[in-house]
Amino acid sequence: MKVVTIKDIARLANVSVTTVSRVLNHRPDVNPETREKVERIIEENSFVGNQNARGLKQTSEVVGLIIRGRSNPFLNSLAEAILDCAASLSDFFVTEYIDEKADEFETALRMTKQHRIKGMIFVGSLIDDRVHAIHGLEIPVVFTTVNAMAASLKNASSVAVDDRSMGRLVGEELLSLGHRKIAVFGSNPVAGDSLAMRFLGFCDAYADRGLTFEHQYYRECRFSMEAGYAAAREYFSNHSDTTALFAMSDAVAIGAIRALKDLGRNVPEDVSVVGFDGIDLCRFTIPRLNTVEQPVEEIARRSVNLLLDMMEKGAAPRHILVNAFYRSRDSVAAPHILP
Amino acid sequence: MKVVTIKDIARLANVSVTTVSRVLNHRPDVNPETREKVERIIEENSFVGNQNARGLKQTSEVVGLIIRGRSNPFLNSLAEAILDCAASLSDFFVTEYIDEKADEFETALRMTKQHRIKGMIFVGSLIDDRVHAIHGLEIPVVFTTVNAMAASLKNASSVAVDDRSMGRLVGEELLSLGHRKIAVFGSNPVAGDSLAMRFLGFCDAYADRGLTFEHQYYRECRFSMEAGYAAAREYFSNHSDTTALFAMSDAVAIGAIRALKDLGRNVPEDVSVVGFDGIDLCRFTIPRLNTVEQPVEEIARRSVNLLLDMMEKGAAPRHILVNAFYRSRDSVAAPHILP
DNA sequence: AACGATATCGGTAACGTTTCCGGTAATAGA
DNA sequence: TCTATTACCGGAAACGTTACCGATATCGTT
Repeated sequence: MKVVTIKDIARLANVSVTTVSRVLNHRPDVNPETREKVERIIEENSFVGNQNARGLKQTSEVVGLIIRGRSNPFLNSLAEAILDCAASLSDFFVTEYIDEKADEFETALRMTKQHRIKGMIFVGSLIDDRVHAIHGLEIPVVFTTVNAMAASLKNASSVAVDDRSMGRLVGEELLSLGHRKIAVFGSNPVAGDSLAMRFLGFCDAYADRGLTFEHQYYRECRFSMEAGYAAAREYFSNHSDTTALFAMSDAVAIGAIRALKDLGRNVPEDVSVVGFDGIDLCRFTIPRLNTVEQPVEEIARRSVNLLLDMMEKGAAPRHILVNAFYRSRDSVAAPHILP
Repeated sequence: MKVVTIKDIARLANVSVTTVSRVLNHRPDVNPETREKVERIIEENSFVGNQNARGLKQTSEVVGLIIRGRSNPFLNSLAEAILDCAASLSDFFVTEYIDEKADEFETALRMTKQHRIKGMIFVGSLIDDRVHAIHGLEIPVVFTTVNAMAASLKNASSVAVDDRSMGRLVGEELLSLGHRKIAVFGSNPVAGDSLAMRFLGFCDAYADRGLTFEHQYYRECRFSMEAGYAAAREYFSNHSDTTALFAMSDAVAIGAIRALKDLGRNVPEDVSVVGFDGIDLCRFTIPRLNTVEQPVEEIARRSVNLLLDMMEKGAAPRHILVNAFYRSRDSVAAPHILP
């Protein structure tokens, strides 16, 4: 199978490969007539540049995308938005999914070497101690859905919702309805990360009313329906007086609602449930899920702009907080057993 | 940032680049001592081969993966299984997501040129008239979740569940419970594709009992919750006597259940619903969804084996039908309004 | 002792593209 | 008319890796 190369195009167009390359890269210094002729020949032969050869030159601006979890619909929609939004801006994207326990620094480093990547976006990453190793990458990176300010990495920007405010909003919503015994299902919070911030905000709402959140109402739980189910099953078997649940992910909330049903408790009549992220599914569950909707498009747009600024203009890292939106639906009600 | 290349390793190990390459590719003709030394140096410098340079050589066996729809959980889990299963077998995977309306031949052709791909797996593809263009690819391809036998492409294998049998099984299940007015939400069926087969099987079940399926009960519907919702909303507003629904995708079923609820009809008391695919979510919805579970791991394993056989041994295309499993849960019951 | 077989290794030419440097021709300015 | 500038283009060297071919050394055979 003969594949057509830039050399073939050059021969057919009676120009040098250099000129074809110039046309391909929209360089200004080529005669309009020549350009047109070359473009026609490219079109006729449906020539597509070989990405391997391009990538071999150290100059190409390939950017990497690391996504934690292929099955997470929220992260998937975010990744999709990023790719859409960068389609016209960057040369090429190489994306890689990693699982929950994978080390993102290791992955990033390997990708950098394997593909000569010049910038990286992390979708749904964790900020923990190991993240400081990102220093070693020496390429600009952007973290999404997590505020990396606290990590103070010199080559890392971040775009995230204002988790603390949103946590507070959820707390206020539930407290103002009269709930007092509220469970929180978070996951593995590290000082300064998104989850910790949401939780802090949630506690702020308590403090506003002179209340304090008691730790016995908190459960650690991975971000899956399965885990949400298991956590709720365990928790509500032992805490029958709890009237509300704040799940820090929609998947967890959906698993929990199912577990509550199996325990003979209805949502929202017996227990109110609030999720986080705002995945499509929330609009179709029974009951429809109250949740905090993350502005996926905005996060995507700002992330790629941030990365491009850093890559092309050498801009300094920035940490952007965007606004989220509390969406009220059918999974929250006042507790009918008043204290 | 200085990246270490095979040349650096060769220099540090006092061998030629050729020898390092041999070590990298596990060639037999290298002295064990030398091999060990080189491997040590590679390890010490955490050297990773440049994929671009590898891909530039026409010999590397890169395989492509085309997935229709990033947000489809079933296809995502299938893609994940394929990647897992091929991780050790192939040199490198390049995956690309396409949307509903994209032409898979165009995409495949571009990928082939752009990345010098030697084999391709389609995850969740459509078999329509255009697919014959895959001929032009001249590389072995495997279609998953669709039986490509009818298309009789000389370079294409396929792995799919026995759609016709499963369609029949669903039909039997519902008919034997006493349902007679059953809606079917499929999508855009082309002669010989998966959906058409499921539908044919469903009609078989009718025929077995001397009944015939009437076309007024059929609705076309894209594979999303949104579309399932809209279709159900329209359909059940006009067909209040229908007591069951066979949705050819779990997402459609879930959207439909929500629509039924909004119409004041409960599942399964008023309407029974059966889905297709067996995504995780089915176990957590209210009610839990009856569905046909596709054997994701088996489809994945057989697909990569098929492709590898074709790529390496030049094996002839084969079309494999695997067994699916009807999972009975809470969304199906006997109709309480008997005819 | 001469020979062939085998194990182990190195030099070099590709792969397809971009970039650097330089060259020619046309045009403008003096 | 001469020079300087500009527009446009081409040759050749890289990028990192692998494949091909050939070279040497060792060892067993006759």
